[in-house]
Amino acid sequence: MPVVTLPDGSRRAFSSPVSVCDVATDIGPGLAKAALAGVVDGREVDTSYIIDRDVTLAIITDRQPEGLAVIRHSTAHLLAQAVKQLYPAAQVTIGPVIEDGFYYDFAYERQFTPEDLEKIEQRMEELVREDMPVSRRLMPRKKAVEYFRDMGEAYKAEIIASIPSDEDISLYRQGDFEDLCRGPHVPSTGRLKAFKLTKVAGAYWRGDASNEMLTRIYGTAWASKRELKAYLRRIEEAEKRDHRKLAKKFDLFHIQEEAPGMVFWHPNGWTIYSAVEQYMRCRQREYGYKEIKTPQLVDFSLWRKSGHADKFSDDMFTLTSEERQFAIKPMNCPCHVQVFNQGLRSYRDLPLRLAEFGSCHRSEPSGSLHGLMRVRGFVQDDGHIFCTENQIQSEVSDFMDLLHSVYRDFGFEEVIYRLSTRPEKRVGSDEGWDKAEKALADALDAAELPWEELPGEGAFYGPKIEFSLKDCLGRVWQCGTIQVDFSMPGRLDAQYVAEDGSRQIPVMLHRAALGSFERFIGILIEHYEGAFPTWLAPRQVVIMNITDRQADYCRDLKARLDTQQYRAEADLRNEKIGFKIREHTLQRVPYLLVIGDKEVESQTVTVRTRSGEDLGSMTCESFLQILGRDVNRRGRISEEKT
RNA sequence: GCUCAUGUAGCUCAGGGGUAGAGCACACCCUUGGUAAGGGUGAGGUCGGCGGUUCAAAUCCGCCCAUGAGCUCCA
Repeated sequence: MPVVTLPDGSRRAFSSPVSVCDVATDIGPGLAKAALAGVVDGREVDTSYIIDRDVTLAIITDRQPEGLAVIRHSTAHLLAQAVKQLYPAAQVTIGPVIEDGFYYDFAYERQFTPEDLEKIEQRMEELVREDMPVSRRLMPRKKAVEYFRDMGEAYKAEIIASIPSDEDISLYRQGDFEDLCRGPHVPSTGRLKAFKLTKVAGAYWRGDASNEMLTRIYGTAWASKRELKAYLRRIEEAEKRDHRKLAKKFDLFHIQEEAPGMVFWHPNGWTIYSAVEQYMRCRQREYGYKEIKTPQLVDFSLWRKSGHADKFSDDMFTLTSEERQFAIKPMNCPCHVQVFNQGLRSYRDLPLRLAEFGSCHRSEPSGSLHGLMRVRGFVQDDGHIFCTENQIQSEVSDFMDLLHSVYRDFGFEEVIYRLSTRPEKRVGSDEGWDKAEKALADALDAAELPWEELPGEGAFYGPKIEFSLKDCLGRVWQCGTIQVDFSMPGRLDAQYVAEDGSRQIPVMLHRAALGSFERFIGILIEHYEGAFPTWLAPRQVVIMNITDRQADYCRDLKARLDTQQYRAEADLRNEKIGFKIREHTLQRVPYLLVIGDKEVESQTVTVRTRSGEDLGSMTCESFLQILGRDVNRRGRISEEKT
């Protein structure tokens, strides 16, 4: 006599064992039709699952995220079935659910092509029309290994063999296709109505680059065609924002064959870069940093001493001159320690905050280069704080203040915090780690910030906090970081004289707010879709004449804006005003000044914004006031938080 | 680095074994026009690089480089 308790607390008693589907039918035929799976006592099960005891039950439909995951997982099986039918020699491996969809990896004599994808998708549609029931059965693990091995599915057999427990293995069958799977799955293939195969790619077996490469098919799946369409539109929107495309449109930078992974900044892009750099310089000075500059080329012995050569020598650009080996610096920290080491330091000098817009080069794998987001030559807004253990927490707190106000000035209000703690392989004493981890956690807690711990993800030399921000499309970008380092100061002989006259090794905090200028500007380009707030806009004002008669007045206006350090341009071309407005609006210039005879006569300007708003005519002074306020606001969304 | 795809004018792209095409941009001319494209004329390309096949290669084949999507990596 099972009694089923539903999420709303209501109970239903049944005289004999019932399936999840039966319970759904008992509640209502609509729910029965919508049911994709169930959660029985906290465990996800199929709708065919038989309830023979008292349980709690939640019915899963496509309204819940779990339901969507079931759909995606089942679509992955559908894909595998279609592939096996079309290419019987292909072996199945794994097919998990990922964000917005799923993938399935196959081992096949060749990689699949986009044309294959079309055929496979068609076959999937046919299989959906057949509306085959999906059924589950259990098999002892040993038997399952043999079963798949006999079918020629060596990879599946290997997966099962590597499952540690001796529990029975569940298999799911739909028509002629059967796959190892924990489930749950939709009751029948007809429930899969909105999917699309999106791309093919290679992927290593078990994610290990030393293994053979499989052929992977990615797909997306949704509860309805409408949601699928919305998703595809979202992807298109994101593509339109691609900073590499916008870089061409707005003439910001380029990258060319002769310097892969390195940026040629054009005047427009460099204007933005310089504005960001100048801003960071001011903010860091405000927070007690001393700016320094260190060499690009440093003898390889320093990298050996710092320990970087052991781990990263393949990724460093090196060169030989006069029989000495040098490396182009891949990071700034060892150089900052050299600056710290000049002269005898006292505890009174601590905390010592050194900052550098440090140009670094790393020989990143050719396949991983990606516009401004992953480059070989980049500049970090790097900084190193030399301090005592007792100063860690307050230094971290101060840095987070700086970081928050910086992010807000760039229009990012949402930050995600992750604390990575001690890995198995590490240096330093456990007491030191205890102290450092606690200092970081306390700093986060003191600021009442929500954070997630990533146990074991810290660097070998110390724990760290990573700061990620969310852009206007909700995409998450890791930018800032602050890391405690117990190792490098000692390795590189950093010392200070303590209060009691003893020599002590300082703790070193590595920190960056933006991460790299290149990547951060890439994020800004996509975040703003090229419509930079006025303080960053390469051209802030364009002054346009209607006829040649106003040319001199326009030139005077430009000169006036120039002397106030605004970025203004006069467009005196022999073009109609509509044409000029269109062009500069598309170029996202914040303010357009239209100058005709009227304006010259009244000594005014007529102002139009890039959003098409007409601010009307005003004196030059009034316009300068508007412009000044706009620039000073920077990219802040809400004024009260400044 | 690995897999697959791509590389044609400044940009976006079409074409394709027999002298290279469009739109926009550019130059010149006409037009001096009040809030998102006025008109005309013209110039512009070793079809990513190097080899091979062929009477003939931008086109077919091979290698290399770069880019794109993933994978791996990311101090």
